[in-house]
Amino acid sequence: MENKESIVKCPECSSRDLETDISRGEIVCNGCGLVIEENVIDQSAEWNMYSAEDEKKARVGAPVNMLIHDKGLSTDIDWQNKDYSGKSLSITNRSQLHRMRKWQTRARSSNSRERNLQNAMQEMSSMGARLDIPKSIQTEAAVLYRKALEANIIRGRSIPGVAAACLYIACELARVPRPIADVANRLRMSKKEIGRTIRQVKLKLRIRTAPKEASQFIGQFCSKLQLKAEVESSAISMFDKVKAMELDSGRGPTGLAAALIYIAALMAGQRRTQRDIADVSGVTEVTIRNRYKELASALDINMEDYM
DNA sequence: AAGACGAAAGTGGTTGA
DNA sequence: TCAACAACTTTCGTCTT
Repeated sequence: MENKESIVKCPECSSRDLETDISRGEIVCNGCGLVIEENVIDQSAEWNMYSAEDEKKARVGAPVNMLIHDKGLSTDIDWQNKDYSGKSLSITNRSQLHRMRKWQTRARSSNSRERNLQNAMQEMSSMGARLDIPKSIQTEAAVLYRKALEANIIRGRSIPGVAAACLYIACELARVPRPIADVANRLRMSKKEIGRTIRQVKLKLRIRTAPKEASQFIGQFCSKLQLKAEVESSAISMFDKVKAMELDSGRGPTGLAAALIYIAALMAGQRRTQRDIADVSGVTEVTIRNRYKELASALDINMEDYM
């Protein structure tokens, strides 16, 4: 870390007796107990997991909760001038504590960046809940947000916008992509805005994601539509054929998944309306129609046989 | 009445000169 | 940089179940 050399003595009491506590990720002054530097994690092992070749690199340092703005590493100092047994403290101890508190608040949210993070982390966990995104992916999204903040991407954009984009990208990276339209709907944001922010964040952070395939959406759509596993597997096997015939090229994966499900559900006698499928897949009924007509004729399926 | 249909015009992103 | 382009959306009147 850059201040490994710069910090040689305690800024508060000038003691040179500093101790690095790796397990907690802190540098602590043995003279006055001041936490000088939090989040001391070996950055020489810094990895970038957003490029494919770095995916396997190990993580170093204490477990860190990225959803808390200070990563959960800070310690709290009580505001009362009492010690742990409830006795009042001496004058000298009091002024010492006062200094510690002052430093603590400074270290915790001394600048706008910290305040931004605090805000964003709160926003993200509520969004994550609304989108039913698992905690592990939320955590990755939080890592992305930090990077976005450090890369000055937030300036000129809204915190919720970037937070939503990070959640979306984290899902993509975890190979469980969500339709943008669905994310936008649930967060009451415009598709246009979210899409634009996602593109910009990816560009600036140099994140490249593999092109999405319809098969990645079939499972989630089927379960939202309460369709049996049988329908899901038949949709998947139809997708394999479609892919082999290259009928998927240039087509939006969500629309394709939606159409395949429409067909598969119909054939299994579990009909769903185009409207219902459109709702969960984030495409319009028109697209489902265009797609399923096209697919049915290519796959030699007579839809009328199942109506 | 609900669902499906398809024409026509509009939108935003990609591509290629 | 800009226009052409393909995919998809919006809107809406009509047909089918």
